[in-house]
Amino acid sequence: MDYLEAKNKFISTWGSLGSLWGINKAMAQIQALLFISTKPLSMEEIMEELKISRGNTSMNLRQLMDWGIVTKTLVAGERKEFFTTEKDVQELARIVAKERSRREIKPVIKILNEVSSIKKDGSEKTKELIKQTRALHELTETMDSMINKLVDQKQNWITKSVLKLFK
Amino acid sequence: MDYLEAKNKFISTWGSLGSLWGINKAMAQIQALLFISTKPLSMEEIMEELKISRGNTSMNLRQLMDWGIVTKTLVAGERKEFFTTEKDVQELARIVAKERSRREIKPVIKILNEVSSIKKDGSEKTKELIKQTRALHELTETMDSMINKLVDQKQNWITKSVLKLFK
DNA sequence: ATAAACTTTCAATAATTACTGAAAGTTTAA
DNA sequence: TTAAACTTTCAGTAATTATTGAAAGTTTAT
Repeated sequence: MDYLEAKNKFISTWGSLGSLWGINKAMAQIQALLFISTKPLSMEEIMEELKISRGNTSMNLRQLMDWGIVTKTLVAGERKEFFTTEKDVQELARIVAKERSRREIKPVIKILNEVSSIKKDGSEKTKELIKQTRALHELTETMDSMINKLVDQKQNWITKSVLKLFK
Repeated sequence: MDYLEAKNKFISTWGSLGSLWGINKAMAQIQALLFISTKPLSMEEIMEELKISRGNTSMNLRQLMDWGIVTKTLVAGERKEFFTTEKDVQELARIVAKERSRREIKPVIKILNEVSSIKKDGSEKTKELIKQTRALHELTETMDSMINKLVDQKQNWITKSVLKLFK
């Protein structure tokens, strides 16, 4: 496998994996391209590499910037804008986890809390609804807080502290 | 908020959350319905409650069974099939984590490994591709194994062992 | 001020994904 | 063995989501 083949494989795999971490294909592919690039890329270069339209590139770059994963960079002597992505995977994971928590998990926790707080009416069904949504609420909240705490650790928590727990 | 309202809110919220854990809306809604039901439900009842077609119900129940989340139950004296879902949230989380690992994460790890193993050709770009995909490979593998180990713990690991690490 | 260089927006369209319903298939009871 | 009760399959259609491309918007240089 040569460079070009490997690059394409990486970009398309990471692209189709996008759904796993909650973003669309083009967005994931742009991030992948920037992630292995040795220099900032212009919109033109991104369009060219991925064969996508100007509009699509613009919209997805904007979303990546909203996520805080991609930033505009000025290149000396150039008028147009250039883009770079966070290169440290640890930091990348931290950002993604935080954003997903904020965007998706937190709102669900809120609703589970509301639903699990309806008042008892003595019926079996109501009791079950309360019991099960409460259990889900607890699980979701615990996992969310765990993930947030994990990714907050600046040092290499993964290989150091946590793994040995499960040796 | 009364029972009916709470039930509907729960089902629709859980349904739209489906994407977060990688399944479609109808699938998630069926699971939600079974999750708060006090008794096994027939296909007829599920169709009726969620206002979805027979075909859709059948296909999604099948998928839920493939995931190992839903099982057929025999009800005495009844000819038709009834369905139940795993009721323990902890066990549910375990199943989902394992399945997603198997279906989505493992294949990606394999590809990252392949890509990061291309041989150096001295160029800057190749060096960067290898470096970055290797970093991603390590992160993905570590997280995957962590999750699998976490969910393998039978006891209530979450609230007990792990959280206090991050106090 | 103006025009070239560049970016964003968004209505139209394409691609993807989900859903329906009826026909085909299966199981059970008599 | 047959027919009623039930489930599955799948071609067609609907709904959703992603993408294009050109017009409108913005910035910079002169």
